Amino acid sequence: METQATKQAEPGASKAYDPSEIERAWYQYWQDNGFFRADRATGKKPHTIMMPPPNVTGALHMGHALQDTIQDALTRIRRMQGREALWMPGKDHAGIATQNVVERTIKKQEGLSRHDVGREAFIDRVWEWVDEYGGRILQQKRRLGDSCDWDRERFTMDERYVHAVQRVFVQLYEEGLIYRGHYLVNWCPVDHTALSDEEVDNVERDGHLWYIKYPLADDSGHLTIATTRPETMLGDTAVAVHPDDERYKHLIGKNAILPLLNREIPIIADEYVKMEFGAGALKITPGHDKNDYEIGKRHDLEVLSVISTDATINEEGGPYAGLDRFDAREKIVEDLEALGLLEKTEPYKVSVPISHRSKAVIEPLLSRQWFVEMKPLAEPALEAVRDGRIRFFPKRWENEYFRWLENIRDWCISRQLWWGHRIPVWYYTDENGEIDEARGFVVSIEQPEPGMVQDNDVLDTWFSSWLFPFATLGWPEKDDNTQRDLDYFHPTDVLVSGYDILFFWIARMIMASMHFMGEIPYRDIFITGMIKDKLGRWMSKSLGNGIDPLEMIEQYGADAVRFSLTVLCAQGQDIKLDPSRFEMGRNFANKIWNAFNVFGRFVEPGKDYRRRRSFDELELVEQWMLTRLNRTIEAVDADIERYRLNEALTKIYTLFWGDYCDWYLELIKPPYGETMDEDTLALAVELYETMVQLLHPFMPFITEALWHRLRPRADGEACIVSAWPAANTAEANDRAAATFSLMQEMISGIRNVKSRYGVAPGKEIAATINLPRETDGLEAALQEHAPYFARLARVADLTVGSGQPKPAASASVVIREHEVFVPLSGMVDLDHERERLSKEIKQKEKFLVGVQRKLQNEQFVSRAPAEVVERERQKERDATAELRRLRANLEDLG
RNA sequence: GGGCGGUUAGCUCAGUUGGUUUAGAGCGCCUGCCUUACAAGCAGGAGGUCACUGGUUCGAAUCCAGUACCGCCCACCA
Repeated sequence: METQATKQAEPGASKAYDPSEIERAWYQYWQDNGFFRADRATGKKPHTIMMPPPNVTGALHMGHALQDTIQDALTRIRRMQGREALWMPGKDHAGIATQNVVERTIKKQEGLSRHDVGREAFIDRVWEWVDEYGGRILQQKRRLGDSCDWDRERFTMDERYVHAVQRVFVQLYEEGLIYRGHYLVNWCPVDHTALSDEEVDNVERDGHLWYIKYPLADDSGHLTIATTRPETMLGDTAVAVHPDDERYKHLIGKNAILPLLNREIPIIADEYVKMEFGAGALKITPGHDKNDYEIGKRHDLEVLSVISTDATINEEGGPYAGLDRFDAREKIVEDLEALGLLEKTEPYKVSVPISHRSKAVIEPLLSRQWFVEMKPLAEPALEAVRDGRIRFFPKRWENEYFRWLENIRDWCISRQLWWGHRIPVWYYTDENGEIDEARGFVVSIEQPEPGMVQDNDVLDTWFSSWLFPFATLGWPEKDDNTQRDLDYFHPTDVLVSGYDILFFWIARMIMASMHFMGEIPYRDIFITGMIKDKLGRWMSKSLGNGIDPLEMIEQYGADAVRFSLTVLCAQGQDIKLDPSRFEMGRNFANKIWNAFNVFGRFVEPGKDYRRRRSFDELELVEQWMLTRLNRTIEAVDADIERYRLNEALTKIYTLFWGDYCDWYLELIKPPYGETMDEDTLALAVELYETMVQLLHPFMPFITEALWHRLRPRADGEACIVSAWPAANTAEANDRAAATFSLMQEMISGIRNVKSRYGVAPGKEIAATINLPRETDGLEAALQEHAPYFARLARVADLTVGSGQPKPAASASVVIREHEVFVPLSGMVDLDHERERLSKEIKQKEKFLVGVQRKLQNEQFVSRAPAEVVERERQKERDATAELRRLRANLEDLG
């Protein structure tokens, strides 16, 4: 195949791994071979992940990169494990966000507002925009290596999806769970729409508490109220005091005069009023405050709206009409002061409601909107988590979930926007074509009868996304194909998302699936931490502290970005990210790439190297390496089941770099000019191949490229669809591994000595290993593996035996009960050696005392598990032997 | 006002059911190496009373209680 040449670009001129070509070519290869497609016809056990659909307006950010990396790793692991793995991609129409973007574009290019353009034409323009730019983010995701089934890509405004949304609305209405109501809602004066409670953030700000005198109608004095929002007094319809308040009891039932407007308003008693707060009297503005609204209902007060949808004072505000609410506030305070009615002003921390999206201050406004009654939906969703059908990772997010659902309030779903799912409600019209509210409405997907007009409003974006897990699979279509797909892939297996949309999306999806499908949407929920900048701040455009994943991919490679993100993603902790963190991934990719060359240069093209030796016939280092590999696979599998991908990947990293490269490859590497024998080569290939597979879900590009360099592969025989390595415990020998580990310690000790005395690492030296006694097999093993010492510590002359005397003028290394002597004629610094040995003895003594104290404690010996006690005994024996050796060596120095 | 998370090496962070942890990694630092896989590297090294106080336990970075600081979420006190 032609691309093979580019895909297999040799390191050549540069020794460093260059990801750019490889990443592009191999993504193409996967796509061309249809490896991302999931098909129920295979009959395999399915594994489904629904991608949280990014906004069509969005550009790829680090949060996507992190979550996609995790989702892709999980998808690739399951695919390799033989599951029919579906990762379903999609995009969200994102009502307000998209409308704003297109609005701004038109304003900039043509100077027109959306009202100038007109609703229908505007929506056409949004569609044009979506067609042109809306898919960008999904293109960007391909750069990350996302192995989604792109053929199934869905958009929340697709025809079928729209149908699902309407169907849901109608059903909920028919069930009595959707109603139309006239209530105080969160109004955003910038976006000119109602919002749900979840879309409002409460922000604490410095404000004031103004004490205002309200004269009594009978001229007998005044009552002082305290408020943080004086402009709302224009809408006051009462003043409330506590019924038990001795100061004001006599005033209850009388009237006060509302200053500035000189309206008479009643003085009422309500237990809501806190006597000790402010002056003990509360102005009541049912039209602009939720609490006041409730009080107003109790006392049957008039609800006056004095602020209009653009946040200016309306005609009810008399002289203040037309002023912005904040200008009106200033003016009112000034006027009150001039009238002598401002008693005092105190600085005060106020909680200001802010639109999540526009950041504008929310105004509670009386408005007719559509609501979903949530309590009946919440119950089954709570139950599904309570009884463990759905599990949170980490578990602590359950609490947040419970708390929200247990206190859930009705959901305002209508939005006064143009872009979105039009509400399937129809109104009668009068002879002028105007909506005739008095005749009621009909809830229906289709126009019920000619002349009826559809509700102008659209639905909250989340009212479509909460259907994502099943609407994307074709619900509510009933044809055979769709139904079977839905049955096969739903419920999905795991949802990967950040905690920022726990309420917006995750909880609501569970409610929707429980209600409409009668089953959970997913078994597990993996909540990731959020990506912050290196100072721990949210990344934002305004701060300019964002890190662009595409730039990072450009600079470090997608595999590197994925590697670093995965390793950094621990247990739902937020990640403070700095671009330098990607160096870790880049360096590792480079290491992987270069390690191949150690044996790869001996691979004859087209030859398939297979191991012929059984485990027992292998070299010690090979047995050790296989043991390490199989033990690691076991641990990695366990980590994956608990979604501890960072731990799994760290283990593979250590295995590859710390074991395979640093020890195994160093030992099997043939001397200069020689070649590698076929048996050695076969195992090197096998080990490397297995690690390539283990790494593939995390670093798919480089591993796929190397996979094809390792062996001749049949068409379609790709790493991405290869079988996930099984831990072969039959090929693990912990005793052999321990023997090798001892040699590692000895070699490190010798290297240490050489380094300490400034002996060049390459200089050949002699060494003597003194064993405390005839240790069965160990002496022979060490003698047999003298080449290991030669290779790794340049020990040209190794003597091994029990009772070996310490050669003259030698430095010593004590490892447990064993001694290693390194003769260094004329170079040994006795003072230095003494100092070092003393220090080591001190450390060891301290340790031994600790161990002995434990063992002398009868409680410990009797209560601790036998194996733990035995382990301590072993520690004591080792430490004692080591101390004896160390002391002897010190004495020997005189 | 409630709830949750964090506090471990100079920096950024891992650390699973309490015991093979004499607490690890990456970066940074010190020493020596361009040793034909890799200087994006190799070898060696320094560096930590695991925030603080108490408790449980034979045994605590890990469990419990409290304290301090940092961060987040929720809540109608004007």
